[in-house]
Amino acid sequence: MLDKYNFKESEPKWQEFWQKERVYAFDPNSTKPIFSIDNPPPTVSGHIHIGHIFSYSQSEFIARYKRMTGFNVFYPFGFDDNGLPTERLVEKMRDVRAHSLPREEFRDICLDVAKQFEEDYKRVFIMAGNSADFELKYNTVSDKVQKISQKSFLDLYKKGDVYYGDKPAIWCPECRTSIAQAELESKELESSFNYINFECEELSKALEIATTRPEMLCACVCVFVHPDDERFKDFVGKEVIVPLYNFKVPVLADETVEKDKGTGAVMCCTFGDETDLMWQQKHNLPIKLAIDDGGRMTAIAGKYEGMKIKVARAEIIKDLQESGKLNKSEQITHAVSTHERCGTPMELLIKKQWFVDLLSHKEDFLKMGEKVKWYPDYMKNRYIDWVSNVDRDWCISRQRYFGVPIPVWYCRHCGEVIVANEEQLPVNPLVDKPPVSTCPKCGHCEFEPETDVFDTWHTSSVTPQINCGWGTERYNKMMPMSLRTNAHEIIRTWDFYTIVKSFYHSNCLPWENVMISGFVMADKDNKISKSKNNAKFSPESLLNEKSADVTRYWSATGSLGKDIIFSEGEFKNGAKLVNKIWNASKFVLSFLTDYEVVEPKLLPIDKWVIAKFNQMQKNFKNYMDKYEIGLAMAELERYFWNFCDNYIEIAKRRLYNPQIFGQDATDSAKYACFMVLKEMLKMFAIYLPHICEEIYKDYFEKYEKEISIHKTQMQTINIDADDNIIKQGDDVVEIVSNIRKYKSENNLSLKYEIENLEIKGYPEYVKEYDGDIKAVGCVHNIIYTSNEEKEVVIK
RNA sequence: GGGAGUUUAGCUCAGUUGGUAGAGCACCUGCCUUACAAGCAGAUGGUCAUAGGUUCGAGUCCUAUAAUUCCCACCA
Repeated sequence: MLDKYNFKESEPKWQEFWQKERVYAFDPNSTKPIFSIDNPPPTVSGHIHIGHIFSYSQSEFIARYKRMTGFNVFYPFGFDDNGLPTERLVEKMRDVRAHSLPREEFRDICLDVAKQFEEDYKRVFIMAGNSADFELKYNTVSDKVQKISQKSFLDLYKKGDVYYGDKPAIWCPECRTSIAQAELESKELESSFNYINFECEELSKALEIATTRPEMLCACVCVFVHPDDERFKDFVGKEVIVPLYNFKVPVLADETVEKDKGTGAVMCCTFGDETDLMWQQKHNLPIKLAIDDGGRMTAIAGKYEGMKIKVARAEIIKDLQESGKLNKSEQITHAVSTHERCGTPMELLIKKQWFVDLLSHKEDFLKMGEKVKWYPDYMKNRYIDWVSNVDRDWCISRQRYFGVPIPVWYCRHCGEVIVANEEQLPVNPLVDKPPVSTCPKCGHCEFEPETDVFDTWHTSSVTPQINCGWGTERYNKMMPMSLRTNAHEIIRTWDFYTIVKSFYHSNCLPWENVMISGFVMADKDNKISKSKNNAKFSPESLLNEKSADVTRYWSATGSLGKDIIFSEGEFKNGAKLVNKIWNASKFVLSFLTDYEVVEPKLLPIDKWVIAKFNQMQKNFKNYMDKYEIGLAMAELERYFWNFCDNYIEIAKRRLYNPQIFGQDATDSAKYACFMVLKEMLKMFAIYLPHICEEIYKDYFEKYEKEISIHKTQMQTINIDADDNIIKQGDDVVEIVSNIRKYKSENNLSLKYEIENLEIKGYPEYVKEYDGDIKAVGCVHNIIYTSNEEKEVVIK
């Protein structure tokens, strides 16, 4: 029989059991309806933090709930191990730079590191009781996934939704690669606003401009003023001299110039920022590139060539000052778009890149966002907001190493693009040959392989295609998937790009529902982050010290979509709950040895506890169906404490003393205890899978005939009772509570015996509960009187 | 500047369609009660951010304001 519960022994034992018995495996032959979850593949970028445990637990609760309510749950687990995040991890860990190693060598190191981390990730997720089916595991760098990623590209290419373009792309000089709009993060940075004179010979006066990027002077192609700006009217159409470089540029008018900003005159350099880009296109200006792909000044910068941007800027400011062209320099902080991975300000560089067309189909993407059900629903606004603001196509080529190769060659002679055949996939153009021996356009036979790889999102945006087996029969059966789960910061990337891909590939939603989780905060104002080093616990220490069940409990205390503050108090509550479940089960089951399940004639209070259970379960399911895992648990927890404090207290008198209360009364209590505890444990098993399994295996397995509680189905308990039973039982609890109150207020022990009790004003039916009231209140005689205000009087 | 979330007890948060303000923690008072003292029974504690409005009735609906967090825009 149940002795002491020791989670340190119990949790690893059951984790091993579940894996060995494949308790969470998807059954491809089942006739049950499928519930499929597009589970986020964690990025292999370092160690897991408690935010992972938090958000993966939240979505995992849903998998367990669906499994126990009649669904064949498809819950795969993936690892996003290709791409920049993994490269950065490797560079840091092994102290190497990707571009200074042979490509294959670097790739091998990456594979090695990724493998090591994946093992570690998997171990920790299993430690946390995660119920994903690890046999449905995928790695984004695997051949199988590369094939799908490349197929996705071919499909887009065939349909004309991807194009190869020679246009300015967002560039990270630190990572030496192009990046996408979605990977930018606005950051407040210190800078200086420099007021510089551009002399105009014709007018014999100077035009003063203001700039934060004086190092771009060499790339200046013109100066803009507002057409209505009286101050500069005579400059328009004239030429001015760029200081230090002494070449002339025209002064042009454009109504997008803000008169109040700086001096009202602005130099346009190609490309200092997005506005320059817009002007260049609008006015068809020449292009002068001052910055190279490593973030150093190019030859046009003259004596500053080879300097890093920041160094060149400081030097130029000094030189401008010395030459008397700098009127003033103000210290400012301004918002700068930086690469979210490394914090480096972005540059705009012209390089041939592959782009996925986003701008032509924004309306469709918005419509699809409307069709998806978002939980919580306001998260839809983030999606809509982002899609509405997208103003660039999606650049998917990366000048990096550890990623899915772009399956393309170029004709050395005419530049014609040769894409791979689908049969060839996965393909690496650096190693493999193109599908044609001569260029279909010019007939030449030499080809240049593409060296770029895909943006990681290009691959992770096809997780539904990966999960559902794109191209197989299963794909059509399973698409759209039931549920996507992720935290709110990747709505604009993962969710958006996945919708884009599903639109282009299959013109359908990738999934019907999206469940969005929040972040874990260290306190009210600070996110838990590695850089701040403010996580009190690592996931492992938490799981080891507090137990997986308690950590999961904590994950369920937040409400959906909201950030949660790490609070040790919630861990304490979780530990109390686990302890209480153990004690209550141990106690109840001690009366149920060799229990034979026969529905007896139930006493009213036993009907009450069952009816209350059914009512609670209905509420629980309502919340779960809305993905409100926290509110659902609160409902269950509240019922459980009421079950212990009120029901068990009443029932135990009968359980102990069949000789006093009669065998029928004892059997009635036994039945209610058995059924309610069994069904309650199933529900708790969603949150606290280990302790519930422990109790189940020890006792309930022989009744349920499933090898694990996690394979059982949640049930309502049939009883023959009218709706009034709940009201009646609640009245009885109220009476008992009054008796307890009397004893407490008079500093009496609860077992103090009351000779006479008068119950006034309660309906007739309370008399049916007479025996239980007497027993739990230690009352000898009860007098019932009606026609008065409700009152319980101790005499 | 645009959008969204939040604001309820000292703390952390519930409060579904409007109908007498809830839980846990903390604090306080009792109680060794044939499961559990990591327990049990009680008590205290709130102008539901502010100001208007709709309504017989508003924490809940509407309008405005404030504080705070997040997303987007702002990069000359």
